[in-house]
Amino acid sequence: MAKAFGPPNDHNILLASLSPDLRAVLAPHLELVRLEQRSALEYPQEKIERVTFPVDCVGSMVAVGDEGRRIEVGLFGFDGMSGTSIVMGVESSPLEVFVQVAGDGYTIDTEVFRGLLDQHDALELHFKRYIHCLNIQTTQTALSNGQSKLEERLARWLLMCHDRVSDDRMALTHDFLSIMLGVRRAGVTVGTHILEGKGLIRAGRGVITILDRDGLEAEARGSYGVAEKEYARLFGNPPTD
Amino acid sequence: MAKAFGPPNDHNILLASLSPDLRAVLAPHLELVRLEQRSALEYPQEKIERVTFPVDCVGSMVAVGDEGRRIEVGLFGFDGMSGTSIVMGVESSPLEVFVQVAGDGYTIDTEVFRGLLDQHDALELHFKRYIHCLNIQTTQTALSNGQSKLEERLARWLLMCHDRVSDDRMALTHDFLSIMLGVRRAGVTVGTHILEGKGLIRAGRGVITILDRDGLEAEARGSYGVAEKEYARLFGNPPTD
DNA sequence: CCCGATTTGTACGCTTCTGTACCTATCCAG
DNA sequence: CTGGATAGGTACAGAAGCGTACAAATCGGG
Repeated sequence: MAKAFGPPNDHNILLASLSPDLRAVLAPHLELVRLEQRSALEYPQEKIERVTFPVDCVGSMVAVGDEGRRIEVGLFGFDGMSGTSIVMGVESSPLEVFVQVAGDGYTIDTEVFRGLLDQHDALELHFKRYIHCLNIQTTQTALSNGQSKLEERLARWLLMCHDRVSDDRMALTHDFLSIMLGVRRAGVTVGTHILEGKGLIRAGRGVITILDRDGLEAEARGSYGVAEKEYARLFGNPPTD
Repeated sequence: MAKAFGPPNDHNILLASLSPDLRAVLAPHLELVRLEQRSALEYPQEKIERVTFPVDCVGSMVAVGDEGRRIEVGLFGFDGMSGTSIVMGVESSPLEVFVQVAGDGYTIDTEVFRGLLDQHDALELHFKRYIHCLNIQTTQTALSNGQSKLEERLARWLLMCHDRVSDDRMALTHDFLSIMLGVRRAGVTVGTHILEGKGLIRAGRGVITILDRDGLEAEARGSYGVAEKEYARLFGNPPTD
């Protein structure tokens, strides 16, 4: 299977898939900004100030537990948005949301966004349907966390990340991956070796290159695909370039 | 901490927490039905026909993967509802939803429900905020699946179930729990012995009795509580009886 | 070009959980 | 009261991942 999201990422396809009139409603309020790595898009339990639509950056939603436990529960790029709680009519959430891969994104003030959603039901519908897909992604993460081996989860994560960037080369350290997957750093090293040994990826210092998507999907053994199909079903399968 | 949901469960508190006028909007369309154990409330990828608000039954949302992999990703009782995708503007989802503990519940036809939501924004807001809580629950499940030991996950699950039934005695088999948690049946047996050994529960054939909620919460080591606090925050902390 | 910082490779013993198997206890229908 | 079905207890070897530790490789700034 090709990437879940087809087009080159010079825009946010969640915004692009809006009807022209709805896009026109949002457009005047969107501001294109640069988002640096590690910058926070949402703080747990704190009022969400802005909603962000990535263009070529990638964001992570992380659940935080006691004793420093943390694990990624959502990944989004030019397919999605931050600040989903706002669409749900809630002003904050217990999750941490931050920029994982730096890049540009459109942002809009929360109050303005909320106001526009209230005025245009079709606009709200569009984002609700995206959030549904994101929730499915989280359920698949829960499934994967409980039932898959480290390499499988790693393969799934790499595929999901690859879907959201324009390059086959991705800047990722083992340490970072270990946090996302909630495993040991040394475990990621072993995992990457397994995938590398099968010729699915190539790993360098701070860089992982995807060599064989289909192979990675097979390696993920069903833990990749469900959420992606749901997105394709609801937002249309973009032309495979 | 006492149960997350205070009042005796002779009604659905998600419905009960609606304003009187909104309740009046829904009431004429609700039908009280008996829901037997194992009956399906939603089939994966199939159109959702009815939306259900449990009164004294409990429902499970299960993510299904390849090779028979499955794991529970959502639990709801008189605090919630089935058919959440409908609120999100989507007519089906990849999840399986079924009745885990038999009992009564109010149901409403999907089309009628969708129509009422469209007419009453405040009604939709109410359910969106519930779905937000349910999503947080799923994120905590993902965290727990990835980072907690079997007994901890078991303790968390028992607490969540206990929140949603009126009795300290719960009809649960090890086999059933093993499916919900996505672990071995024999593993559940060992887990229950650990909790029993600490005096937190008592286990009989097909029955588990909660003896010490606070002890179970300590045992769950932070994996219980986040979702419950979010619900309390948004729907008000019910009077602790 | 060198030095400290970052990143990766690897090892070891240990915990947790698995797959499988088999036995016992309990229940219920006839 | 009996026989089959259901539920629970236990055991064992092995896989998977952990915590920890330390060394090697690589990078970037001075």
